Amino acid sequence: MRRTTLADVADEAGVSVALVSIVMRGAPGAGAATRERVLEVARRLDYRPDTRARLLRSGRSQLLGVMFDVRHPFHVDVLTGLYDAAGQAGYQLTLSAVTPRRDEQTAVTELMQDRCEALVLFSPRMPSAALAALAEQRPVVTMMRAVRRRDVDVVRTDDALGSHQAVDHLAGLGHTRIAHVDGGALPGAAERRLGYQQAMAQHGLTSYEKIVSGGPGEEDGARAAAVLFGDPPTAVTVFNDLSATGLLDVLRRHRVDVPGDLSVVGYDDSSFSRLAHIDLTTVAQDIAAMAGHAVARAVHRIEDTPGGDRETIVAPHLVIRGTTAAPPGAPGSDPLPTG
Amino acid sequence: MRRTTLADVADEAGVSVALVSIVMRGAPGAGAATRERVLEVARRLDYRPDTRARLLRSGRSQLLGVMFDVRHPFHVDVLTGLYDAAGQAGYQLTLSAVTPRRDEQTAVTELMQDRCEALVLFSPRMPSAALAALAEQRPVVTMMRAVRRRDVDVVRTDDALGSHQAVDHLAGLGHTRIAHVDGGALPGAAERRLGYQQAMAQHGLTSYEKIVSGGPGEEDGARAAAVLFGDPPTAVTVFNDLSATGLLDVLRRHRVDVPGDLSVVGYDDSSFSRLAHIDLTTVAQDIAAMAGHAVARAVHRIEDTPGGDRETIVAPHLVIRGTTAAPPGAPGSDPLPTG
DNA sequence: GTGAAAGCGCTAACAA
DNA sequence: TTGTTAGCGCTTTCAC
Repeated sequence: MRRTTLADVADEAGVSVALVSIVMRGAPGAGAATRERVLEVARRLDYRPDTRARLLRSGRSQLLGVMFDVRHPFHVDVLTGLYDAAGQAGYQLTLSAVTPRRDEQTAVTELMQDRCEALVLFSPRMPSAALAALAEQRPVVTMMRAVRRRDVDVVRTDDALGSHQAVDHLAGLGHTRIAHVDGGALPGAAERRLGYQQAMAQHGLTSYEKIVSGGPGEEDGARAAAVLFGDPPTAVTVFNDLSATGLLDVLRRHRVDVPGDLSVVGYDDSSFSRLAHIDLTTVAQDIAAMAGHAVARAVHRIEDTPGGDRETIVAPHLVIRGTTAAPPGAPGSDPLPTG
Repeated sequence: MRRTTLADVADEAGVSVALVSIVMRGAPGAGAATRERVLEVARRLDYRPDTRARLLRSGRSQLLGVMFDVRHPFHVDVLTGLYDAAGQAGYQLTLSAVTPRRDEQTAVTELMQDRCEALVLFSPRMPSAALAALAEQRPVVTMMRAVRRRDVDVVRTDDALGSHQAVDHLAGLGHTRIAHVDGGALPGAAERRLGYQQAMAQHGLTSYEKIVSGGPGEEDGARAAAVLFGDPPTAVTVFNDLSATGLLDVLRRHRVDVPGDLSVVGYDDSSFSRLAHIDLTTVAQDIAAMAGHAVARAVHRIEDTPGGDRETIVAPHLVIRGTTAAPPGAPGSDPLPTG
């Protein structure tokens, strides 16, 4: 029980394979009547073109290779947007995952073997020299990772702006004692820290500026909470949502009312931050826009169109949920005394 | 700047393409010296075999097509296990995602076009007739979904056993008033409900048996919590983790102490259930085992080996965290009075 | 508008 | 052990 091939359709329709090929691709050069008849036969025979054979001959694959990390929920969200954008641009995606036992090298090699026309890498951790080496072979677009290489395109969020928005929100609520739990040397951490500092300055709050060292995990947030207890602020912006939940947990265990006594803002709008139980105010990245830009840049390079910016920086926006409110004692802001 | 091909390597090494092919595949039929020389040249020229051309000719792709849903964190976890298992079996994976705007039909069609040798589908929602139709074209293994079709292989968790374990744990702690918030008509819900009933019977608790209708989301758990308030049990087993957190949230808002007043067990061991903030006792599926069996079954069908079970049912295990404890008033089990 | 022929990079018979 | 030949399913000249 062989598969249906172009030749089968050609035989059945009584035309040449070349003609069927033309029709199937929607290429010009076939009579309307023939076209219809071929299409009908193809449908009846349930013919599916063999992508591989097609691209073997044409040299093109119309394939965008995507490397993502299964451990990062955010990556999976971006995948959704990327499928949309790629579809609209007429490209297919081939996915290659990074897992605890499958490194970036392996993932990228597979993509190369699949003859993708461009690589879209989600926050790659490999050195930028490695990225540049890849870029010599194929167009490379990195997402959520800044790279200073002429040949590597970048699509990322304006993390400084995100932190800035968080502080603006808090300051607007009346907070002045706003601390920041940072992400150390992690990608994006420096920017988020900077955005915090800039916003504090802009609100004339430089004198309070307080940065506690944190990290990407719950433990980091929990540790930071302990440090904050020494001289509690009324609000904290945290490097990411996971760290923020770690902090929240310690807070609630110590019966610190959130947001009554302390407001908390996370970063990433991770799916769990939406849980009623966590209900975290957080900074959301504009996934659809990022995906759109990434595909646009990849196609841009593939088709060798001149112009356009190598780096695209997308603005995030704040998602206000239940962990932020006016500071304690603010006029008209007290919740009913809990008792 | 063309890619390096077999012919290039052959020229450079002064042998025929066929021989290079043999060497590259590690197939028998080449002298040790030649082999070494060819390998050396290939390495120097950075030769990468073209997978597509290879399989176009050989008719085999050594490819397992995987359909997963980006919205389901559990699916992503299983992916990790599947990569491991496939690698060991000498197969590659091609991934095709289901997203809010990309349905199962699209995902599967792409897999078919990629000429995968078998399809591994993560909890497909399509009717079993559709599954059977697919199975006529390629071996199909469904995971986390029971299907009664001779041609469709199934790898799933023993959900009845999972529920049973949850009840055993609770009963062992001294609970007698144990309720179950179910998943309605969702896949797996009937089994989990049954496991609860069987376990209750086994512990002589049939008289208390109490099933509240729920669902897969947080809202469902929250709604169920309201119902439970009428005649509170001392413990609840919930259809899944998400629903359990919805329930937990309502409980804590109403100052019901968990696990002091009420113990809660979820199902799935979702990544968020691990968060210190949620710290949910839950039933975990054995991902590595499931992945291993899925690949084994797929390969089994591909290579047309006779024997083996069409359906593989894997035992889950309970992960005990912070939402379960002895019932209120149980000897020696009271926490310090919270005051 | 349509068909014949060549060949993409590779593997599989077979011959040498 | 090695090379020759044919051809996987398709696209692409280039004739007709």
